Amino acid sequence: MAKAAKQKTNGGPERTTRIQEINRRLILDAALDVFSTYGFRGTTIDQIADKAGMSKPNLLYYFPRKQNIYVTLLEETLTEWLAPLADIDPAGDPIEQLRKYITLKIKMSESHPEASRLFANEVLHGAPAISDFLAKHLKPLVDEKAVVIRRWVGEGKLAPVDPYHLIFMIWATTQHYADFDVQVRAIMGSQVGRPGFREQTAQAVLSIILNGIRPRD
Amino acid sequence: MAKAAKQKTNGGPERTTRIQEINRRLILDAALDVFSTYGFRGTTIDQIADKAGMSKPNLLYYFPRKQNIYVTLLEETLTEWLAPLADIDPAGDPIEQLRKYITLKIKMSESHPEASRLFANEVLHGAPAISDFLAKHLKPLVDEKAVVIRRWVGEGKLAPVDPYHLIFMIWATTQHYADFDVQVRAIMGSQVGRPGFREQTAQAVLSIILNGIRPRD
DNA sequence: CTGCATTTTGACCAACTAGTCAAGTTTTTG
DNA sequence: CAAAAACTTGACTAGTTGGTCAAAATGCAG
Repeated sequence: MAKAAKQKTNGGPERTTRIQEINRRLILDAALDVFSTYGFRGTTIDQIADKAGMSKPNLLYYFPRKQNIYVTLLEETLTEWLAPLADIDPAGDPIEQLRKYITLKIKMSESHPEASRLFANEVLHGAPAISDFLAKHLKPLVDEKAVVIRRWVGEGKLAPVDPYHLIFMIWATTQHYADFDVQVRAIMGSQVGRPGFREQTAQAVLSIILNGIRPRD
Repeated sequence: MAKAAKQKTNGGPERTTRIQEINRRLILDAALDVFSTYGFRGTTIDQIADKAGMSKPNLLYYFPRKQNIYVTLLEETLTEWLAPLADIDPAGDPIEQLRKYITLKIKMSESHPEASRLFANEVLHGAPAISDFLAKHLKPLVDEKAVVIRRWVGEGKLAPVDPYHLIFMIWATTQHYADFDVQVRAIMGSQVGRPGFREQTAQAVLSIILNGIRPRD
């Protein structure tokens, strides 16, 4: 145990240099593409390295294990993914807040489908890498918003609806267009690519859900 | 080219015997479990063979390629999965027909979550093994039912809603409980296991969707 | 420019896994 | 019951892939 400070204990560098920043980003971007398409087991380090434009050992210099890339990617993605839910304003108009939330999620689903698929794949396979994250970050946030929704229902501003199932329905519906993109395309064909398709989707989803939870008299 | 009839051209037997029926079933059941948990690449033939209680070469005697098991399983599953949609009666009451459809899909999602996950995983990864099936069987069926729904809307029996997006929403929502089971459990905890949970889910989903598409005056 | 730290890579290895094969065992059939 | 057909498996192979290593190339501080 000599000259502790500078000694690297494993493959990862300690202080971040300019090159490190660039290369880590390069790797993560490439990895998102590949992991989201082929899943964790289906992805080879060579594929990622190729796509990132570097040799495999060089990639392993930045992320000593394949797992490391994967987990880093998932946590980065999830944090960003959760933000819109946190932004639901308890003091705002219920229908308006939920409209905003749903609209945002559909936009994210269209602009970052790979992130959605990466996450879907992980959960589908039992979330081995992120069950902690779900328990520590996702659950509390959802619980918090469930209280808000329940209050809205109590105040008669929403039809009586279970907040958890409402949230699941919003997630399911919005992410469906990213996760099941191939199926959507198989059925709707060229329409999917057309400009305005996202707006049409948003319109349809919003119409059903918002009418479904609007208070009835 | 001699004694054509009895000659086997590859590993697969030609006429089905009693033993074949038993063992194919054994293999497919085991494979569904494993594939739905680990995906195609993540599954090894040994795993399936172990679970099916036979040696790997023996398994390969019935399904000469890993792919064969996978595709057989997917097509078997999909056919069964599509039946309820085909059963929607154009002459029936719209709300009643859709209630029946949604209820059935939620039931299937609960009783065969592995099948749902197997399919979700395949589509998520671009449906390489079943894009033909989607084009040849799924699309025509959906198109057919879309016409029916559109007529219902025209007759004022449903609120104006795009039939395709309605169908996607139903799929997304009902399958969510199978595909994202881990996430649902992470958030709702022990409630998920409790008796009556499926009824509660069905109630919530039906309430939102059906009210969302009920004609408004 | 000099010397040290960081970065990069070709060559390699060990583990794993889809699929083969030949030799055996069991079942069916005439 | 004998022979053929169907079934079963241990041992093996070839290809793939996660990860190592030592040496070379590059960047950088003084």
